[in-house]
Amino acid sequence: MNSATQPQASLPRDRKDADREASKEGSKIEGDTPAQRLLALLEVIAAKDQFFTLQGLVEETGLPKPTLHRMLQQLEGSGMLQREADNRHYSKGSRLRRLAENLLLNDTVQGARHGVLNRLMEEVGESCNITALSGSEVLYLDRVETQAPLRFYLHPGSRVPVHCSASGKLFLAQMPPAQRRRLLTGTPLNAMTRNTLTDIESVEAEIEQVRQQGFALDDEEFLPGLVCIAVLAPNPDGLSNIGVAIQAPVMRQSREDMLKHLPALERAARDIAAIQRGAIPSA
Amino acid sequence: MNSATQPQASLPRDRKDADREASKEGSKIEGDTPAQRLLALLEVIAAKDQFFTLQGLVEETGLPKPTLHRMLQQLEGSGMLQREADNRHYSKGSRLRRLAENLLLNDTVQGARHGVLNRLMEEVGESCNITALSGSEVLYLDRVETQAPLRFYLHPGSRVPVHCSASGKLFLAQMPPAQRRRLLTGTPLNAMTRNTLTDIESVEAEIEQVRQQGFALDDEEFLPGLVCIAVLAPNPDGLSNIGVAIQAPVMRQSREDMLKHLPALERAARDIAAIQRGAIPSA
DNA sequence: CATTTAGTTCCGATTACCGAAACATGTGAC
DNA sequence: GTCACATGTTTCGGTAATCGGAACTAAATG
Repeated sequence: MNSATQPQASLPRDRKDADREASKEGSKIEGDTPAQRLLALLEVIAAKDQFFTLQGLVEETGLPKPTLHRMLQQLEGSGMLQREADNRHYSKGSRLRRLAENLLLNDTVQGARHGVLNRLMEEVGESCNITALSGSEVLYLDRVETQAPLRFYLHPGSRVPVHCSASGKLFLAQMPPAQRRRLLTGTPLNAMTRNTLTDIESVEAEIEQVRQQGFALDDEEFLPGLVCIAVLAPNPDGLSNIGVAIQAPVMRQSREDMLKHLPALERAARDIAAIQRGAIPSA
Repeated sequence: MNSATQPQASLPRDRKDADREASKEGSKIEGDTPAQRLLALLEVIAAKDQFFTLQGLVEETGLPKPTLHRMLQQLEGSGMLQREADNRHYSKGSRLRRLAENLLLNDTVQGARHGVLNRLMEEVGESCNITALSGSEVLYLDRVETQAPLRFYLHPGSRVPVHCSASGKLFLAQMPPAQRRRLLTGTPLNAMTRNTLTDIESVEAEIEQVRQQGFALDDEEFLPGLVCIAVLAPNPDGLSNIGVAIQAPVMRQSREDMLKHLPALERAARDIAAIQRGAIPSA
């Protein structure tokens, strides 16, 4: 019946001097019902990586303070948000995180995604997976194993560190520097293998290269004998939190072999992006 | 289709008669406001990896059909859900997927904190947590469980009394006396175990010692068999309201064992303080 | 075509929301 | 201390959304 689908996309620009022009622009929160406005508020909050305050949201959204106060109270009361000790700064609560993870892990597009992975696996003959960043770890959303007898076993739902996985490097590469630094300072750069990058400088240098070339490699940095190549599922308006990767034993695929799979990998990534974005999930 | 009913727990702290749904299975949608109920519905939907129908949700949640119909209409109208061509089957919309992606992508604070906790846990081999003072209770901001089979299970987001937790004593110890007195007189000092300090004089004496030594112990004062050691995340200019703690079964870690973990604990507390500082905008 | 099942609309009673204004609580300046 | 200022919280009457039983429509089934 109604056809007005609100675009409602608001890109989180750098927050450096946002206090200044806050008075002019406002009211990103739209919706016909209170519940819809609350969801719109959640979208604003989802884009926040730092702590946020009531007043900050007032300036950003243009909503009246008591209204926003009531909304935040509801979200905190149900465990979706947490208040820091000073009672002024909010952050995302565990219930909200769990909700987001479940949303990505269980999805009807999973069937279609799985199909794309299957096709990619048959094309390149190696195990493939789809990943997302969750907190400071890479979460396996789905995975298809190669037919070859020699293979690495990794399950959907498992997690690997960011600094020694191809997908993780991609997620890091698209972050603003401050955000990346915050994540890396708290994350132990454990040496999983002989090749693991264990100091921030090396990781940053690697990430700079990843950003330039548009894909990432894992050259036995996580598990001995495992090489991996990954790209992001492209996202036209904003950052992507979906990665696609091919994994193989190094005895079967050299680093150069993996690079040859890049076109197929990128094609699969585009397909998955289209599915995530609402392409018909039939077939 | 399958009939796998996943128990999706949602516990927004029941306040009124809970005996109604105790007898009957079904209604998992709870909340004091319409918006909170809608979020609870989203949690049910998040667990679905297949298409779902109005009737299916009616049977699963126990909500009246017109109510659920209205909720789904709102979610569909804002692009959070989409309907198949038959107008009966729903699935997650691209806006909802996008929301979930961004929620997980912009969460480095939690991610970095969690990483520090993880490292501490691996170092000492016991469960660790981060706490904050929230009102007159101690709130668990995050927690990492030990690998050992014998462990106490405590959820992030749960709350414990101040007078019988190591973190709580630290928060009390740095308060101005008047404020502390006001808080302690306002909350009953319930005896949780045999060791719980239940009168203000004992608590004040304990707190004086905590202030002098710079850390706090909980010697089975909250749960029988649970010992705990905590320090504050240092704050150069003012009071700290973030605590870091190690918890262990007394049969595995004596009081003296816990003291040996103090250096590692203090190191983790410094790391968390650094993350915290970087995550507060303009302050 | 009768029957069942699912989705949709109606509508009065109820409830939550709304937001200007007032209040409360720091926090820093002097 | 006292003042000014910024932020968080409460109040409250008017408004708008919710609630859900009942009735209705649409489509599948026998």
